[in-house]
Amino acid sequence: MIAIQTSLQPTWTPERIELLKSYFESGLSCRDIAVSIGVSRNAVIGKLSRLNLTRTTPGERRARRRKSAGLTAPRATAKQQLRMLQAVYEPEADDAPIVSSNSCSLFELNEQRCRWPISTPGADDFCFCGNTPLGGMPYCSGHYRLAYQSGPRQRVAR
DNA sequence: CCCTGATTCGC
DNA sequence: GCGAATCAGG
Repeated sequence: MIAIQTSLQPTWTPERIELLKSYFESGLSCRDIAVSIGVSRNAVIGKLSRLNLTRTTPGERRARRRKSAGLTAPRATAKQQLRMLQAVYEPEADDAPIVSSNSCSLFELNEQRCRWPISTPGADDFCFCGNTPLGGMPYCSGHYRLAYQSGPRQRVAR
């Protein structure tokens, strides 16, 4: 019916934008959000900027950068290794059923809760998976696969 | 040196 | 509008 878009995947679907917002509000870093959704870090940051969802106020940014000193994400060596694993992870077609019997609200989220959003953000029954996540990961093993599938457009060359 | 965030710029 | 390139700062 009516002019369907020629694009197979319009990059930013409403679902992705909602996910983006959820992750952003959950306190995940742009890189985490990027790898979770399956797009590049710049794509996430660019979209956030366009949505006016950046953490810095538009008036404070002035000419490129001046951010609050000492508010950068604490980078640990363990995290570096984890990133390598995430970046190199090859998503496979896996239809493992994921049971979220321990779903929780946004406010109940902590490091021991899978942060996979259930239902639509803003909905009355909106909640998170709540399962025990993998070490250092925001998701449980089941949602890990979902979160990290797709996204072959990583770095090409520099 | 490496990382993250934000702006700039070409498509 | 999108995202890579680039810049700025820690």
